[in-house]
Amino acid sequence: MTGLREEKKRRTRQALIEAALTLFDEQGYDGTTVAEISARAKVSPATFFNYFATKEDVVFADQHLYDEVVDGVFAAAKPDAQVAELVTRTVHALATAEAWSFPLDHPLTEVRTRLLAAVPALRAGYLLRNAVVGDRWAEKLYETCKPQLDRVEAAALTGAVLGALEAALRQLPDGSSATEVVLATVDRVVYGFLPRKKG
Amino acid sequence: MTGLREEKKRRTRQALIEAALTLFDEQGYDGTTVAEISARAKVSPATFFNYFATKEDVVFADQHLYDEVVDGVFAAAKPDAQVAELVTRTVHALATAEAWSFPLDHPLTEVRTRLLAAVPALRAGYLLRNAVVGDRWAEKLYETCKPQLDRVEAAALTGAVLGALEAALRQLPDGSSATEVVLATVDRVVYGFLPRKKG
DNA sequence: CTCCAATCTTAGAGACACTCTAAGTTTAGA
DNA sequence: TCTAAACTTAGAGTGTCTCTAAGATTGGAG
Repeated sequence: MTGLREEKKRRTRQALIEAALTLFDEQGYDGTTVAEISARAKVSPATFFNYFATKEDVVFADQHLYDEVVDGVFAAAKPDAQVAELVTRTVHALATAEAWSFPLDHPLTEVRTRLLAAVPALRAGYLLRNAVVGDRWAEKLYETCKPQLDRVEAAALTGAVLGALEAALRQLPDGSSATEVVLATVDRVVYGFLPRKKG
Repeated sequence: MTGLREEKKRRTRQALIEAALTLFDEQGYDGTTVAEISARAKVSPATFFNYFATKEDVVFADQHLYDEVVDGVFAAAKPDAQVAELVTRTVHALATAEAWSFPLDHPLTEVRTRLLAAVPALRAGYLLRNAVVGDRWAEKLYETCKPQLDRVEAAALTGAVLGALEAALRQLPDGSSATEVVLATVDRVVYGFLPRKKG
């Protein structure tokens, strides 16, 4: 059944990710070639591209799982769910899923975070994947909460939440709690950064 | 003394942008080579890279002017300016500056918009440039309004505004007013998508 | 007008990401 | 053990982008 084949593939994939991140950390992203990565993982360059469509993709290895996380939240949602609750729930699910090939305290997780912030091409890739998840999220939110918002509002809301989180977490001072910043940021986006003036 | 030299450069640059967008429209972005673009503009491929660092850059020709737009808004701001006013002013300035090599009703402007939405690599480039402008905007906003918000809040706010606008304008139904959507979206981000519950 | 110097353009060589095809190897299951 | 499918690989080729050195054009000084 779940044979030796699957296991071997899993290990090759993991080896490629580890090799890539280690080398990116040591030599920089641009300073590392796919040939070097595959050599370190003991496979041919052609094999690298069997596992990852682009050199960039190895940094976003499990990103596609975020789609499933969003789908999961809305599949479990009651039909009369409120917007605020669904938004909070989705953010929480995305944040805790942390669909990534390493545990949160793994050293390479920190390397990856550093790379995403430092290498423009990778930040762009991150933003794009974020935006695509946002598109899907907006669609689900609209379908689930039709009477409460229209399509444009749903897109604006999800775009605002993701945009705010990316920017806020980038500014996160060392030692402060990411969880707290996430919660406060979502709250501000949903309910406003400033009190509405009366009138 | 704005000599013949400057003028010639300006025309070469413009020719490259027009050639690129026309070909992208006809053959697709990936289906067009730099060799084809430069051939149509009657220069060598090497010259293309004298004007634009990457093939992608030709689509974002005047993007760097957005920085100056942001700087301009904050240079003109009174020291006691309010957050909401500065945000609105900046969005307005960015929207109307529309720092682009063609007038708004030029056919290639529409081509460019279509490309940005359709080609993932270009959407990623757009999001990155947006985010970088957002970083600068957040910094200025924080410096100008220190008592009113901290660094993380400023970043979250600008990130939210830009993220919301990108997502909302993507969903814009044909024939509806972009200006109205922009204004409504900014208002929602600043003052909240939902009314705050009492308590 | 002529020549010099700075600037701009270009050819050419080369690195690297990525694609495709065809061939070789390994594994699952009969 | 044999076969079919899945996986890996070499090799050739395309296109972006870099770098260097050489050729062309222009602005200014004599």
